[in-house]
Amino acid sequence: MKISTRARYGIRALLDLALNDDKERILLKDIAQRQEISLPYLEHLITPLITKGIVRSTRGSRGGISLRRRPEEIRLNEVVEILEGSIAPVECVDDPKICPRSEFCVTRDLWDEMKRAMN
Amino acid sequence: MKISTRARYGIRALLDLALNDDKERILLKDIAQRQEISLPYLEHLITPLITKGIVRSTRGSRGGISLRRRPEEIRLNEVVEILEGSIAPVECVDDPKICPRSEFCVTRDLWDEMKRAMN
DNA sequence: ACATTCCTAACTAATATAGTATACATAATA
DNA sequence: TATTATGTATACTATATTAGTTAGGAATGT
Repeated sequence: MKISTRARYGIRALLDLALNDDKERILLKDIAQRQEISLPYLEHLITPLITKGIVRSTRGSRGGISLRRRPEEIRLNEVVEILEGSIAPVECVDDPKICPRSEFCVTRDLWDEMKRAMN
Repeated sequence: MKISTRARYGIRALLDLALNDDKERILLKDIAQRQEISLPYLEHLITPLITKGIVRSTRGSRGGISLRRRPEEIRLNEVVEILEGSIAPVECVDDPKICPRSEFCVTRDLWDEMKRAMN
């Protein structure tokens, strides 16, 4: 039940952005340095956050990134889902069809409850 | 954040035991068949549940397994911890020393809250 | 003695994750 | 328009984890 470093790093990066809210744009390079994440890896995992509308970016010289919404409007379960897929502890919670036991499976309710608690 | 099949199978097995509470002993073989888990794999994962006192076993002919406590006294977080280790989404929640950032890490509180919700 | 059942350890294969390498695209500005 | 500073995208590799098998051992009842 561990969360991936991908999601951990992503959330750290967002938090870094939130804390530096005053500046217009933040450089990936600086986040990488402050958060001790390799720049190529950070670039790698920030991409989906940009395409999904969590982060705004401008390229080129004097470019950088910033949050698209106010920090309090960003739900972390959304971020985790973007970075590592559904937070559901088992797949059948999101899609009962993938398991022939779903209909009569008594444990499934449990996992569903767990997903809600995590969210 | 997926749960391992190890833990899923283990919980299914325990539930099977709970539902067949009336019988004295249940055969691993039968659980394996009902739950569609390979017998060697089930034997494999039931072992820690025996040594940790969740399940009682007797070997040999007319042997079998049964729950040591009443079903309602078995907490599933305990079972998950036995089968796949701590339920904490990051290791630093259980042991801050493993990460030099723990002291000033703002995300750590989040993971701690998550662990509590999951439990 | 033998059949039946749980127990243990070692191994293998498959999958997922972390991280790097390489090349490209865009924007500011000299 | 060339240069520089950024972000964007794809493909690859190494490592770790997980799932599952194999093979045999130990205890118990008949």
